[in-house]
Amino acid sequence: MPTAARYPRAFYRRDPVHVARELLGQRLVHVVHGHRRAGLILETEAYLGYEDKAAHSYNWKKTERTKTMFADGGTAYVFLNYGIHHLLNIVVARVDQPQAVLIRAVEPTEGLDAMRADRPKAKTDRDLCSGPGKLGAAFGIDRTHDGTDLTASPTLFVERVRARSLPDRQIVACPRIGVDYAGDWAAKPLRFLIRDHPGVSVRARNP
DNA sequence: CCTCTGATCTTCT
DNA sequence: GAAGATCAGAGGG
Repeated sequence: MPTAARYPRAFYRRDPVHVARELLGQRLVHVVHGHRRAGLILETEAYLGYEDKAAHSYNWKKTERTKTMFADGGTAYVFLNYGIHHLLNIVVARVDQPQAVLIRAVEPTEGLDAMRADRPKAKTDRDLCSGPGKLGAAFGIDRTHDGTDLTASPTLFVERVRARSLPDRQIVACPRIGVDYAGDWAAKPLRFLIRDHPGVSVRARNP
């Protein structure tokens, strides 16, 4: 049985595009009440720090909400969106370089019963985690997880299930979702998904 | 398939 | 007081 290693700090201390691509196909894990919920990451977005108009940290904006963006690579940044949804990011790069990767969709593989209980409106198992707000609920993630060190936490982390990133031909890069306000940054190909995989976020029109 | 809209609430201006 | 890195449901084609 293969050992799925957790990523070390060095993996996260890199640029967000690199990390966002390499996270595809790896496994997100949250242990809730001693029970694993897990799934393969299908869709990510890179947020590029103080220059990126779509990023919370644009223009070095550092507030009570966004301060976690300035933490070290490997830290979870969880925020409440639209008053309803908890979105999970992984901070990358170094302290005070506010860059992050948003996890947008996961194919659930473990803890399906618990996910169904926390996502009562999901009509199918594919819908459990096919969007950033959905997977936050399915995984039982909320703002108490903001600031969690994914390289050390016993309950929230990413497991490496393949040694390398997927080959380029299996990765689609396209514009990010819901950032039309970001001007020229809205069109940049900073959203990454596994080609032809059905479980990605519905809201996005997938190329 | 598509577009529109209400829900819900923290944060910052 | 307004604005969200969203979702689900309703209605129309």
